[in-house]
Amino acid sequence: MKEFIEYILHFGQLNEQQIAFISERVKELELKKDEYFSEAGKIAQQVGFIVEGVVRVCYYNNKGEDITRYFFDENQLVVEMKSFESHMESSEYIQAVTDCKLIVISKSDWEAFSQSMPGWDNLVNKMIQKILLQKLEKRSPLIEQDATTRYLTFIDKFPQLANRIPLSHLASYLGITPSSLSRIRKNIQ
Amino acid sequence: MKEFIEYILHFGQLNEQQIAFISERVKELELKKDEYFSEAGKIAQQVGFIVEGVVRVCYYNNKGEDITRYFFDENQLVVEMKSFESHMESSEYIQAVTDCKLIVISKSDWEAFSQSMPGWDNLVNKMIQKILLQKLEKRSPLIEQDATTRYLTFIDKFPQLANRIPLSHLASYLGITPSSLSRIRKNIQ
DNA sequence: AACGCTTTTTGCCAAATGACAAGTGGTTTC
DNA sequence: GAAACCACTTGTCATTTGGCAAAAAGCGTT
Repeated sequence: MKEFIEYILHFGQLNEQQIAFISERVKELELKKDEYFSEAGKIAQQVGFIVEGVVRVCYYNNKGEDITRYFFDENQLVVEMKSFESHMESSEYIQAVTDCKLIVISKSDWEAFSQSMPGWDNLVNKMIQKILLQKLEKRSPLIEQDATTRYLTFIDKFPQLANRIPLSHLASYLGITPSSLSRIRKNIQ
Repeated sequence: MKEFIEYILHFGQLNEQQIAFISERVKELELKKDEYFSEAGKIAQQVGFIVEGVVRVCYYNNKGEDITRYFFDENQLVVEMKSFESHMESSEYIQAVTDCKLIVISKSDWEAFSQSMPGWDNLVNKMIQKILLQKLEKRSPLIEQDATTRYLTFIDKFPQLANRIPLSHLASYLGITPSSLSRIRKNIQ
């Protein structure tokens, strides 16, 4: 909980009362490995904050392959952005990669915070912009480098993630086949 | 100018007076092919709106290769987001791909709009989020498909762009070499 | 320990892409 | 119009990556 409040406070000021107001409305959520936090075709109903574990954002491409777009681990916000903001059906799944502990806030509470806290909208806007910029920075190296470099860049930037993620998910994230990633790992030793 | 106001009004309401207030502060800017709108290592000083022409966002990778990240054409906003928001040096160049006509607003005017127009910040936040989401949607297919599909997806989504862009820029955008793109084009006919 | 299941590794070959160099075609410049 | 320049294409060959199948390794259950 402390981590969640700290995370929020990066994006704006809140007083004790406001922090208490938020804290009263959070719930805990445990997800077992492979369970979904949200699913494609549904409308996002909650915002999550990862206390423990790893989740991935994924979808099925037109060949039916399961493609991972992002990984998130501890102290990161998890929300199906497009669906949550626009109240439209999500096109992505959010799935637990490991057993997870999350803090969640329902969409209705989250939106009601606008009314009770004057600075909330601005804070949320900054938060969302930060998350979107981070997503862009995660994806860019995946286009502009060869497969080995992509892998090395990934383990350099997220060393704590690589060994918590099944090879198959990491391969689809990097845009290569599992066999290729396996070979790349062997060549690096 | 009309197009620029229409663009802004997609993201919020403005009255006649506010529209006039903005209109008085815009300037016109012409860029010849290959001239820069903004440069890496500098701090963004203005926001641009493309009236005519094509620009690209690009950078030099660690091999010194010129890599294109995005193309923008008519009726789109051009701003070095990260630099503009955070007042930090940009890491990217924005360059005219063709001769361009732009409408520009200085950073100081843009920021002063917050004071004179109550809804401005919220409008800008929505605008920036939309631009970031669009950037993500442009980049995603570039990771998840093979080169031929990436090219076909590009000309499908941006048919009017492909023939205004030199092959070398499009190749780096797609993450392939110019020769490969040339061959891909030949194979499709 | 043995079984079934899943994940990862490996081998083999084909296809895609890159590197480099040479050739082609068009445009500008004098 | 010749020369210089630029962008694009093509040829040749090396390297990377994919597709497929089998083997090996890991993991939970009994």
